[in-house]
Amino acid sequence: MPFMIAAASRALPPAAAGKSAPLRLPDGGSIGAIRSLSKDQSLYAEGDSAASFYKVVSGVVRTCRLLRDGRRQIAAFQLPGDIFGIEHGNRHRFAAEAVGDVTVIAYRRGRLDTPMSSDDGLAREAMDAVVAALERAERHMLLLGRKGAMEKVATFLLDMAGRVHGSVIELPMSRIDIADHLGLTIETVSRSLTHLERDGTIALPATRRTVVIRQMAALRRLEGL
Amino acid sequence: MPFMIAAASRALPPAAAGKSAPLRLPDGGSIGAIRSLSKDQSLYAEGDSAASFYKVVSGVVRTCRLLRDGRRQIAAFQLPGDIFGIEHGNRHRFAAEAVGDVTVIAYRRGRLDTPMSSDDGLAREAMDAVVAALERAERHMLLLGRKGAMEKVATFLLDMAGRVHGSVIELPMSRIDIADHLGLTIETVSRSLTHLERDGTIALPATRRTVVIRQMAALRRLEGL
DNA sequence: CGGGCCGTTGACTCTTGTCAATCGCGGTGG
DNA sequence: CCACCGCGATTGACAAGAGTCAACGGCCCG
Repeated sequence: MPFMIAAASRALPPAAAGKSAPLRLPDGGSIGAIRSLSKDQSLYAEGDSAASFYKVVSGVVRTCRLLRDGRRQIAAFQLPGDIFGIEHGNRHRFAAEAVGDVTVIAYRRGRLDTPMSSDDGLAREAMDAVVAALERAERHMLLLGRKGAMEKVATFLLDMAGRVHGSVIELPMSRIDIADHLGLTIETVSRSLTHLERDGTIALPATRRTVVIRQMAALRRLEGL
Repeated sequence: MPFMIAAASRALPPAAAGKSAPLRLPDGGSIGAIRSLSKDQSLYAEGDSAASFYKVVSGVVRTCRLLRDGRRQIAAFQLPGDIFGIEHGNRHRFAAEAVGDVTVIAYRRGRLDTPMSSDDGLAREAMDAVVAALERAERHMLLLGRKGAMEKVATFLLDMAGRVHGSVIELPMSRIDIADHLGLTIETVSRSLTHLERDGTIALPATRRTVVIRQMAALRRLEGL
């Protein structure tokens, strides 16, 4: 029962425009191929062969799962630097789609599938990514199962602020994506944001995808923990 | 930024009664210590040093996280054979508690923390466990975020039936634990079960912890996917 | 300049949570 | 062996939070 682990570069190659160009790093090892996707294009679908895993270079990727009737849960948003798509079997159990225009590096499951060489400290990064993903997943389960709408939105804003390192957040995704990530409807997300704005906790400039955090402490109180 | 990986035995030692006895496997390698816990005893709490990870020998362990005000989310139930408690940092981010009486093996984070030797195929089992946990976590997020009460309970019963390999399920946990796993209240869990019983989908013998699945197909239809 | 899409807002519905009472298994002690 | 007791589970009545449906508004793009 093999699992997918392979080397991951720590040096981020410059974003390339090519559709799927082979990539060589300074050390000469051929380790990945650049792939560019445009908004809403799918990187892989549920059930696709999991021959590669990916690292985001620029843009945002959503990994999501669907119910028969179309209900959708976005497990996570993958931001630049994030690694995702590592699978246990040989099929992807999730779909991955571009939220906006995206560039990723595709790593072949490759030579590290069976032997995990110790000096190859590179497998380390992939393992790190899986453990980090599990950590986030566990936190997110608490949010989905036990938090109310306001708490969910507050947590989301704090999370995004943390990942962007600033209190002015340029949300890369639509309200639908946010709703499907938080287990809410777009209306409830919208109402929660409006409510936070009336509180003075955040500001919502005319440009609809921007959120400015005015009172970080108030958000943290709302977070629940 | 080290992560916790160490060897895991594939041969399951016999359950021991001792509180924390050193263990030696046939091959002579000292790999873990047996630990026994009684009902509701905690194996580790959120924030505890993560010097070990664990494998369930007998009984069931719940891994859970709390909100300030006491709301609780059980991320997963660990059944015999399951490995859990592998962390990215050196602190546990979750609490782990015995659902009933439990025996686990504790593995030291140990020698495999830094060098992940390839021939040591044992690290493999731990990696497998993390990827499997992530897979379950992702499925569970879909349940928590997008399924209704009946769908949640149906999914839970199918899951338990699958792990026990039978249509007669001896639930090892209380309604509260089920509710905190599914993001519901005990009342809603109870009502859902009663409703399924009236349907003829399941039977609920007088002994309160037993569920008999009568119509697997009906449950699958309810599952949503 | 016009149209479409995304987001907001409002009115109403409905699922699920809350509060409270009762049931009944399972364990204890007489 | 039987009666009692306590806790977990069930059931009911009601409240509340979030979803649904629908209309409107305003960016953004052609």
